[in-house]
Amino acid sequence: MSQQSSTTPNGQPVSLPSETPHRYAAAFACALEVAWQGRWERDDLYRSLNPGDAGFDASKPKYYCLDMFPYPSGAGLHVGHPEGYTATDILCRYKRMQGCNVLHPMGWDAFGLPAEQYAIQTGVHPRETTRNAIATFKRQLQRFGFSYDWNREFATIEPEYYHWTQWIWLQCYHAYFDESTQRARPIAELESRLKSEDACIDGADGEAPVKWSAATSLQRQQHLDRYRLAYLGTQTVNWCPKLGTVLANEEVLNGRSERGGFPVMRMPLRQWMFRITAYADRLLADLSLVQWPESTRAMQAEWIGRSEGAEIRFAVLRGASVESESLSVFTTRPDTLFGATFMVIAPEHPLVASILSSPHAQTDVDALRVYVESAKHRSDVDRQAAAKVKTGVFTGAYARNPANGAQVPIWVADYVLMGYGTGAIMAVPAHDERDFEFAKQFNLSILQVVEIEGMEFDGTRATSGEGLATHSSGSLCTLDGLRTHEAKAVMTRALEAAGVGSGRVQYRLRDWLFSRQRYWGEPFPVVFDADGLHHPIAESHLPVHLPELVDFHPIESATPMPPLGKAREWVETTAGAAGVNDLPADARVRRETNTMPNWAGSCWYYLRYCDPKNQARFISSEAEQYWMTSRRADGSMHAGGVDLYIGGAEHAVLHLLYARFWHKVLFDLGHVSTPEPFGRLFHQGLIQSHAYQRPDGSLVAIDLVREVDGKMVESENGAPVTQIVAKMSKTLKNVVNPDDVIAEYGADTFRLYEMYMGPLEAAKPWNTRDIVGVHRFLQRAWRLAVDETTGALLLAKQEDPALERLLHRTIQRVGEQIERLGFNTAIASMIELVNAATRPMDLADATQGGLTRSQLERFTQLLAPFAPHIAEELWCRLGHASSIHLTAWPSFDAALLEEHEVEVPVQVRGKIRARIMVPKIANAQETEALALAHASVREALGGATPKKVIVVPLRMVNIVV
RNA sequence: GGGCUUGUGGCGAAACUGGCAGACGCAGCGGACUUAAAAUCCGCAGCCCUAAAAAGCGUGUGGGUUCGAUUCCCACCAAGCCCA
Repeated sequence: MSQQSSTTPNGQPVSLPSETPHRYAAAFACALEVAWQGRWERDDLYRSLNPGDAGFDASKPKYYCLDMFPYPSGAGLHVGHPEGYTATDILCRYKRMQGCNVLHPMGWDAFGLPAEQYAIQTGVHPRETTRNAIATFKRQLQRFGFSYDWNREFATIEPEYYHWTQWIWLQCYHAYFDESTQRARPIAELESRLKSEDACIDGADGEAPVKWSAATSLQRQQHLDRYRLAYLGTQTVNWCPKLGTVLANEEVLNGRSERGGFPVMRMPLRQWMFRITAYADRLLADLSLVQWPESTRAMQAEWIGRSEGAEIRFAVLRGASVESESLSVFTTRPDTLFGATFMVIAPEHPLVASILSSPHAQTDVDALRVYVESAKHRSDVDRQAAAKVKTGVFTGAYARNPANGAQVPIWVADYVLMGYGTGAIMAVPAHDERDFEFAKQFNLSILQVVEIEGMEFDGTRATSGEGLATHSSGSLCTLDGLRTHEAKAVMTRALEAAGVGSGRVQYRLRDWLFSRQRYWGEPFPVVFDADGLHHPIAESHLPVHLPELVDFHPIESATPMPPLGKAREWVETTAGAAGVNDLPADARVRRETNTMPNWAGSCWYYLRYCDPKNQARFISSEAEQYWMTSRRADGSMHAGGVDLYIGGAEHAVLHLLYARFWHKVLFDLGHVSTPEPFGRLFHQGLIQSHAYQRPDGSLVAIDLVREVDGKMVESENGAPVTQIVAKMSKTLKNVVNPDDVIAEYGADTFRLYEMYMGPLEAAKPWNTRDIVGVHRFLQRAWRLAVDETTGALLLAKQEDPALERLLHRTIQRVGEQIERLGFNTAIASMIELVNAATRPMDLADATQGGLTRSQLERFTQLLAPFAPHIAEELWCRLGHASSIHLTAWPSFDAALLEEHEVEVPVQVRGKIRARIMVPKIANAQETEALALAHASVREALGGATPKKVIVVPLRMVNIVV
């Protein structure tokens, strides 16, 4: 074989040991891909212009298409990443060809735990680790030929970016939620009102209320902290000793950390919080404004967890006399109050401490103390997992049931969590399973108060559900015979009239814990003075730079100690140096040493892409208005600015809820103009892999299996195994590396394969064997246009009318299917076209068969969004000097697609007996006549008279006998 | 335990509002080209029965609505996700 050399039009020499040097094989594809990627980069082909930029065309509609930006890990890109990224790239290229001004950016979510943990182990600064990971990711992404506007790239760790993350946090710090208008307002307004009215504010813990003018700074600050959207609050937090940090509720799954799966304890701690609960109603209601997957909206609604019920106050008794103390509970079933035969409080409930310090007559102080201590050391997973056997201790105290005056015992049990509701429940054992088990365990009385149809209450198990109230009359009210919803209303009114309770809406959503005891995160722009009062840093002094550290180890101690505490010179500073305006410049202050969680940067990155280099503002108002607002066809505005947001379903609650919250605050404060950030959301499905399973269900890695006589067996012992679909994992040795696949087939083939696997939203198993199919499609398309031996362009002289018609139909289909994100079927349509146009092998004359120049050009344009490199190369060889990606999407002639005759199936007794050709203009009678005249139909009828003939014009004839 | 989603050839899948089930691809089979192979080109191909056809059976299982159901309804089974 001779060694031949060739060049691509870009001057890249390609050496091919082949008789077909111009064949579209891996090395050839890779060479032309890399060449075109370089050319596109030099030409800055995918730069998108903002209003005000030279050359900006205001007449073009905008299209903002966003990928969830990746967290760059050292391991590099996974095959899952390019799935969504290819989908958006196809759509963006298509939209550009449709004449849209497309914003398609990419950046890096770069603060976070893995880099910091690596730093703890190795001493390598997280900045280094992160920089390397970003370089790897970017190199890999660019190799796919994605049409990102890299001019807009940024990472969340850059001071120029976190400057504005801190700024947004300050906006929240300086704002409160005005209940009357249900929106955020500057807290200065609240402060001046309190001042001008000289309002009474609550004193600190249990002290009498004081006038604003007479209040201390601490009292004023604590009062305002009860309103700020970003506030310092004491909360029972999720403390994860193993990770050395506290976690948000959303980061805790079944009492374990979402990352790492370590046990999480509950302890009270003073932390920066976001008052996201103030927005619970709007976050819930506005889900109806966005075009999101139903399942994701359901998950958010569930997470917000709105429930209507009542808060009821039980008086706590000492002997026969009523104490000043009362115990509040929230219940969704106030109608069952008569059945509340005992109460349960969480071990962390303040009443427990109060009882311990002044025990009641029946209090077993030692037992109570031991129980509370042990509960402290149990994680939520243990507390809730042991569902079978309940533990608990009687506190010795009793409460009075406000419905009937009954004395009910108050118990402590760890199945009640301080973090939920009020940390106390009224137990209605007859109608709640857990209360029932507890009552059985400790021999507490059980009283049926609801009769549920079809469920006899026999005392062996709780009956839950709605029904008719029974055994429910007392001094407060009478519910007997009322349906549950009526009984709830009557009881709630009675509680309100008696002043012992009120109707209330409760949310499962908690305020968002925003402090982390980590190094690798955004510092808070806030300091503390000698009295412990917090002071914001002036906007002019932003950003607060993250100080250098050498030792990243967490400081081990009983209470969480942030590593930033080690940067002594940074922490201990003066008001003047830090940029605090409301203190004397020489006042000693301590910086906040907690940092923001990983979520902070991703809460607003979609805004920054619109105007990434702006030094004066987080986003200019012109850029925000242009990219984030758009009109629907009917002229109304979209609720959200990003036209399409594609990313994994694993972010259904966390990131997507947090970002919506920040966006709404910015909206209220007038910084953005849409109520929602992401108008349309789409989740790409997980790319899975294969593994093998033994009969006992255990899994076998793919490298421990071989094929014998067409059956898969374990290499070691020949035992049969079955192939199953499994997640990609290192242990199963089934992880696919995108670099390897590109080296073997090229990026265009990779892109096409992932899109052809199945519907974008579906989970799909990776099947290396199938890749060759789409590769062969590209080879065929190439061969249609280029002689593999000489490299000469092959063009048909004569246009085949049937092919022309098929091309028009393909243009129509591919366009429709791209709009629907149906990329798999779009590709199938293109394969059909290429198959139809392929020249038979015995056709020696290349000017016969195949596609004409015009047809080839239009087909290449269809292919361009999917396989941009090969399309660009063919376009270039067709003699075009400028890029195919700047051309207009081809149009089709609907008239050409009109068929004159349609094949219509004819059913007799539900079975298809014939297919008839029917003129398109035929009406039902004519179609029926044609069907009945058909020989096969007559034979199937066998002389019987049809009872009824159903004709669906141009689709179907069904003859009922 | 509750909720949501998904079950279609040997495999990945298609079928837009109920109207020809299995487009397209992989794997497979046959043929052409070749000394031969690879590559390429042309065909076949749900299952069952059959020499071939016809008939029969077919969209997880069982029922229902309908002239007609992969599609709508009910129950069940299995897998996945979410909440307990």
